[in-house]
Amino acid sequence: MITRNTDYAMRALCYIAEEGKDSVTADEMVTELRIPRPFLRKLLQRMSAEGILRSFKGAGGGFALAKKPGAIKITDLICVFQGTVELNECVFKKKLCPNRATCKLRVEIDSIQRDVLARLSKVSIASLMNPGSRSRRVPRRGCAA
Amino acid sequence: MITRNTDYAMRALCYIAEEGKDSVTADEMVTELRIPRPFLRKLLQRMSAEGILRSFKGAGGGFALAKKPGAIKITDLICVFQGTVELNECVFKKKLCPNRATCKLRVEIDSIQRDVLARLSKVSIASLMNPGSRSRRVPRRGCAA
DNA sequence: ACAAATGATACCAAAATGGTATCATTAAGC
DNA sequence: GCTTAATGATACCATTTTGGTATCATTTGT
Repeated sequence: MITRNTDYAMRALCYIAEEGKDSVTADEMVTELRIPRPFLRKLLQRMSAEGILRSFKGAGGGFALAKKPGAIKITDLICVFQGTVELNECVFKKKLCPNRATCKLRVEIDSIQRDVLARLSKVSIASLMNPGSRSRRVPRRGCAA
Repeated sequence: MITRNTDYAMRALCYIAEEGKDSVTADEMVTELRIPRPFLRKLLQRMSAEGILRSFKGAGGGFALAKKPGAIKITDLICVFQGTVELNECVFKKKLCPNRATCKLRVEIDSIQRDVLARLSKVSIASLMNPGSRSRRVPRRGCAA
């Protein structure tokens, strides 16, 4: 449902948002978030191409959010990294009902899926940011929950 | 989310329930439901092993539901074919939050997942059976929805 | 010019999924 | 008891998805 692509991407975006700097380099996030470097870079590049991030090349460059934290929703990332968030396709696997026999199941699943989508589309970077942003360091390890 | 395993299994179970016979052979379901024979047989065997179906070996044998249609829920099949339906594992992919940094995301996803599970656990064979069971033929093709 | 950064691309490995093949075992019916 | 119709058990395979790596080109600040 939520792949590592999406998970990593969310964390990177949250980090950028919390840091509050003009831009954050990939390397900084690699060390802070402990995500494999080439992998994270691929994700960042993809998000730049998709208009979620803005990138600055060259020395002193890095990445910044292209929108406000409240305007970047997890469904956007699911869409980018796991295909379009369409009714029958992306969130619930494709070809649910291969030869269209059990339609009642389809109706049920579609309904559930709509609810899931509605709820996911309310989860934004803003809603996931930890309080005390701006110049705050992300704790190296551990998690209350 | 719903794999073909689970989808096929549901349709086979519905067929058995609707047919209302003492037992139904795998071959009958293969031709009626158009599921690859060895694949369906594997699914049926698995469900027998899991106590969802009862099987009768030898000539005149076949499969019958081991429980009432209302007692076989789609979550049972998801559990069998896609792993346990646990809070963080099965339905939403494993290792959601690999190094436990973005806990808020976890909390959100867990909550959504609980809802999904609650709704899925209400979907049973009984709730998917088409009316006019007993001796009724499943239409070869087409689907209203 | 050089170094620090991203852009683009191509490749690879592991796991999940969907599917096949084979042989053993059991039971009914002549 | 033999044959035949059925399931049980296993092992294998192909494709797709996912997660990850590597390399080189390009841009930009000092």
